[in-house]
Amino acid sequence: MKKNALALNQAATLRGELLNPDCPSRELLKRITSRWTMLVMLALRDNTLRFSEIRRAIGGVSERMLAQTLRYMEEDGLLVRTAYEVVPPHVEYRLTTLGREASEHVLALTDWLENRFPAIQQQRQNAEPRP
Amino acid sequence: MKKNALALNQAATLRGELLNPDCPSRELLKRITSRWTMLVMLALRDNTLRFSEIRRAIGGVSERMLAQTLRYMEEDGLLVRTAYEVVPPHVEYRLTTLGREASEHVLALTDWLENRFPAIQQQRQNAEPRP
DNA sequence: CAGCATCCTAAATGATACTG
DNA sequence: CAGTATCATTTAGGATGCTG
Repeated sequence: MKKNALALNQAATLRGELLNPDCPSRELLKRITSRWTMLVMLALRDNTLRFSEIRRAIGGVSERMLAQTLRYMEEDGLLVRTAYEVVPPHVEYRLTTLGREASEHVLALTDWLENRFPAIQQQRQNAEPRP
Repeated sequence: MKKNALALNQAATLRGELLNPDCPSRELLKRITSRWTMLVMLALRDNTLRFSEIRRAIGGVSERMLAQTLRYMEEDGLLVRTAYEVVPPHVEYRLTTLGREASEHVLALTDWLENRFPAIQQQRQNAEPRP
């Protein structure tokens, strides 16, 4: 076994099996970092919101995608859905502890991104096409 | 303006414009949290690697997607590509400071995910279908 | 209001063959 | 080795109409 391969294997062990294509955690990573899931986390971080409120908060999300996203997040235990048996229906969503933990990390990433955004934009300008 | 809307607007201001569909930072978020970009960050976090080494490190990535991912990351200033003019070609990739910063956040998220993975798995088992 | 079902388009990704 | 080009497939996403 070569030196590099050893180093890589150790790293893979330390950080679990995300670099292994067969590990189910990779699928979960996709779900948690999917476009709408991250934005729902941001919207729900400080609030309990209803379906239509979330939809308004997140510009551009369709009913279909929002409903699907919320269902997945509920399945994964990231949020709880509370339906009041009234007419018209009233349904609230709030993050669980698990969801709040995840949202902290997502928020850290998005905050960083918005801070560094100008730097990246400029980088893109300067980026010369590869020879 | 209603109370809830005000709260949402303040939050949106504080965290920039990610909840606004027209904000270019949303596009960048998609790029940074795309499946292969995150895994490349993990693979390159402690190493400078060649194209084929990255490909081996990340199970399941096709040449096409890896090449595209690396090009985007270079464009965004997340990594630098160093090509040695030899035959056969020798090209190395390493994270920039910007890329390393991003990788810290990604790593925090993936570490959390792998820690909590069992909890989420169990949650999924218990999850009863909605009435 | 809070969805679900259906149909359809667009984007992401994969497989394969080829090249400097 | 480090890619690119092309084609095929899968998946995400949107539009619309309908319902408890």
